[in-house]
Amino acid sequence: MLTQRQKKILQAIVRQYTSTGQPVGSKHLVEKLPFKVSSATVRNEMVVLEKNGLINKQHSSSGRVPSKKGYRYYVDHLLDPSAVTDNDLLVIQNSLGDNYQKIDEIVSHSADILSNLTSYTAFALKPEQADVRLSGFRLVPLGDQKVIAILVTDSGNVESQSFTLPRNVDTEAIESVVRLINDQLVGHELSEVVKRLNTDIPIKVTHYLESPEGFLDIFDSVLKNAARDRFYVGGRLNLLGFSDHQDPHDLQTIYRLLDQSDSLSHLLDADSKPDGGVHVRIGNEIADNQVLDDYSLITATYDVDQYGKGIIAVLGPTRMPYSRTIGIVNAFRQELAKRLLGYYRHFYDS
Amino acid sequence: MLTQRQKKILQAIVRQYTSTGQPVGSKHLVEKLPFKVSSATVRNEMVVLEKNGLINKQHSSSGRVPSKKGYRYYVDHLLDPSAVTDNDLLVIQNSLGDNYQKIDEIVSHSADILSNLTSYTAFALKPEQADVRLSGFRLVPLGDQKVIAILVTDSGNVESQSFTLPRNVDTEAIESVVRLINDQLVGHELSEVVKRLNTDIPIKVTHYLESPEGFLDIFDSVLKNAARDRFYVGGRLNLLGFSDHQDPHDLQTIYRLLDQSDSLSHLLDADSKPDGGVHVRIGNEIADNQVLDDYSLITATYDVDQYGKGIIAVLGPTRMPYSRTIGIVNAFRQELAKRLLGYYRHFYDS
DNA sequence: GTTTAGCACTTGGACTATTAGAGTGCTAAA
DNA sequence: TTTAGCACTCTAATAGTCCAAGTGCTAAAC
Repeated sequence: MLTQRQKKILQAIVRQYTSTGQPVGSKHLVEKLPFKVSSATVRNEMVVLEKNGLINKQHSSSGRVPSKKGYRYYVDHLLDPSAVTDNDLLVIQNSLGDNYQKIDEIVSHSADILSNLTSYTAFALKPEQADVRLSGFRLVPLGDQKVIAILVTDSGNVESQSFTLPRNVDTEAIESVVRLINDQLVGHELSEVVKRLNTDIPIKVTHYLESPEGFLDIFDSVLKNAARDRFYVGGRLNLLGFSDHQDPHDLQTIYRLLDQSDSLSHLLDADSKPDGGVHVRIGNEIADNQVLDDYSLITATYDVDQYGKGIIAVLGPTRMPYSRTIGIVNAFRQELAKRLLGYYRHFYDS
Repeated sequence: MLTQRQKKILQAIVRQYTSTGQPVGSKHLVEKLPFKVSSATVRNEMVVLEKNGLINKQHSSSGRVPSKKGYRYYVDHLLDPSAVTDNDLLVIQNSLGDNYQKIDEIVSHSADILSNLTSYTAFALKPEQADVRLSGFRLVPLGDQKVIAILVTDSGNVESQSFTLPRNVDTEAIESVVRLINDQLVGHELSEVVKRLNTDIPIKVTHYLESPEGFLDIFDSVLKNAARDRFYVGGRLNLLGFSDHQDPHDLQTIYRLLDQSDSLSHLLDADSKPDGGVHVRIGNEIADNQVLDDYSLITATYDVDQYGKGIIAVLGPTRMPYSRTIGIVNAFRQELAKRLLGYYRHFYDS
């Protein structure tokens, strides 16, 4: 257990280090402390903090740097709760416009705003209902053997894809198959639909089409698109600015990670804990992956009532101003929930 | 004018430097030359080359490095035309699969293959007819006030976007407007359509809708998507590996460039000269832009007969093995043209 | 018992020499 | 025209010096 004074000192070390990036020494630290002690006293206390593994030295006579554990302690116990400035708050409230056509636009814009505010990389995932169901599938012929396949879910998601029919297909047969799909699959959860697409559906389709593979492939691909969590990433390039390290190989690995939406959603889902607050994962807490050791991930869920919960997140350097970043994410989460609730009501319940 | 020997020496300098990245000195160079001379002779010749601005010294007693002009001379006169290896050729012929559903898939895959082969960043733009015309516009209602707008061009491009209608709109009025658009605009070039969308069309639409802006915005946005050159970029991340420089700010600038498809198409269009061969732009020849000074851009058009011409390109470091890269791009260009011709015939003329 | 002043000790960074190696340019001979 | 030889230049690496910043410890002060 730390004394009050030790806490203050740890707090000051983290603040100082996250703002300057330089290891902090006892002499300079005394000026930043809210009480008056000598540098020698600070040194004594720092020995205790170091014994507890909260701070490190880079070498025997350098200033101290917070360890991962130190950051964690800071985040858990020493944050400044009033960190979000009036200015940040204003930006958050004003930068979300008010004439979006689709939920996805708002969510995607959110990722951009969040990355601009923090100058880190930001993510946004739109609210997700637990059981999304298929509510319709259509094929609209466009002439020239082109058709567009349209799939609608009851969450309002629309997914479409155009393709060209092979020569000599029987258009009536195709229509029958579309009718079959609607009869058999509408109203079922997407996961269920995917399952049946591999079991009984192909058999039934052979009544109408000799080789159903091509057709079902198309349905399947549109379906997969509709079912996929759609992550929006803002400020990808900001990762380049963290200047430290910058091992190009690691960077490539991280960027590859960002492009695999499945592995990304794994990362963010991990702690969407029930209380819905803001969560911070530091260094290796983010993933087993080595390459993220010097990064921290701040995630938050936002709750849009019956329309489900979404996730926003910010990925920045371990050495980040946590109070501010967390404050921003938290404020943004609330604002986004409010806005989205309005849009959902507007789109669905008017 | 250079003597034969000077050419060989320049060629050897470029080859050596592009493969090792180290300035090349006279002593080492004699071993690489196809004739036997002393290092002193080479030094004398190098003075001539330097006078001609083809090679540089980094400082008064360092080896020589090709200048931009030297690379240019090399590319124009000293390439090894038989550079593409059997292995590369095999990869090119085999990596393009043969069950694509859409032209865009092939083109996008091409960018990936090309970037893998060269380990640089690659671009692919699909064939473009000179005058793409609007061939149809539809609104398909999906229930729940959702509609999907579908736009088809005579080049077979299909663009769709779903959105939610505001409350209380007159669906018949909307249908009238769609009919109006089809009557008035189908068969015209897209550029013409865009123009008229800002002149006489809005006036006509007000006959049916009181405030046409919202609706026309949607049509406009789908139209813009359809009209846009769609670049595919492969191996974005490979830019990170060029190790030199690596100024994060420049990198950000370049990546931002890659994301603006309009500025990118400017870059590539610039020299799609009629003869359709492979073109090399070195350093500041690529653009006025400073940041691309250390890069070379290799572009090539590929010709799919009446279906138009497309572009492929590779962006790598100025210090690249030109013979191989050019050979690959050239071979790929021919293969892609052949494949695409097959697909176009299959899709449109069967 | 805390706190502090004082001091010896450690370390990295900045600066300076020094040296070895690679390369050039020039000259004079082949 | 080519080449051997040599003086000269510059970089990169290494080692030495010095300084500033920081620590740990001890003994005195509070």
